[in-house]
Amino acid sequence: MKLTNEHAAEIFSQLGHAIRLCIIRILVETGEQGLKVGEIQKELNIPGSTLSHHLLHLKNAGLIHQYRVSNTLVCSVQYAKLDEAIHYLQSECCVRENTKKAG
Amino acid sequence: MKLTNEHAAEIFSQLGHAIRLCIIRILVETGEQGLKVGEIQKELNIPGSTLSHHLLHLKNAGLIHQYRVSNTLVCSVQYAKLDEAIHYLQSECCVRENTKKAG
DNA sequence: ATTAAATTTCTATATTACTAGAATAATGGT
DNA sequence: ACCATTATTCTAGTAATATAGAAATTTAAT
Repeated sequence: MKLTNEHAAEIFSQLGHAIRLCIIRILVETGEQGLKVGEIQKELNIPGSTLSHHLLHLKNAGLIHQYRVSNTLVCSVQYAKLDEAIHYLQSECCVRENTKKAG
Repeated sequence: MKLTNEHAAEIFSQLGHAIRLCIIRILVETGEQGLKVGEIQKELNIPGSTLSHHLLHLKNAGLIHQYRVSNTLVCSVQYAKLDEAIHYLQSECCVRENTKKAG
């Protein structure tokens, strides 16, 4: 459950790209029902192959989930992984901030 | 105060590297008084030029601050920027998570 | 079987990032 | 002035990532 340094770096590096961050935001707005790849593409207006590449990255990092509905592929955000990223920053990187507030 | 998409991506991309994430963690452990570049180098055991390069990245992203004490350069983490990153993830990327909990 | 739609994979190119040795700059002591 | 220490900048080689057109794959409909 707790992220290793390497794993956290991998997640942040995937979030560290404007297009991928956009994808995450769009999927968060959409919610749990998810969004088809084609609809993400319409919003972003980028070539399919480029989008596909970024989606693969996000999937490999565990940040999104994909399932097929006949012809189309539906993507949804994996909140658990985002939470892990948030908790990593809060616990590993902001210890001093907490003690500062406490003391 | 609120991060743009591009700015957030830039911060995450800087956090998205194992060495830089280590530097941040070391500086967080150290606290506000900061740590000399040479001491960071001892902990990481990497060439100075490599470290210097990563520190420059972190500084440009606003994640660390540096000040000179005679011969040495002291680095400290910029908690405000880390907070911005956390808040970005919480507010921009976990809206649905919040409403899920609420409803 | 043919066609259409959705998406990926292949392929190539371009761009950016990482690494680290060598040279340089800045500071302080003798 | 000279030397030692600290850290950066220069330089270059290597590796990783991004982009996107073209071809291929998957699924369904006729």
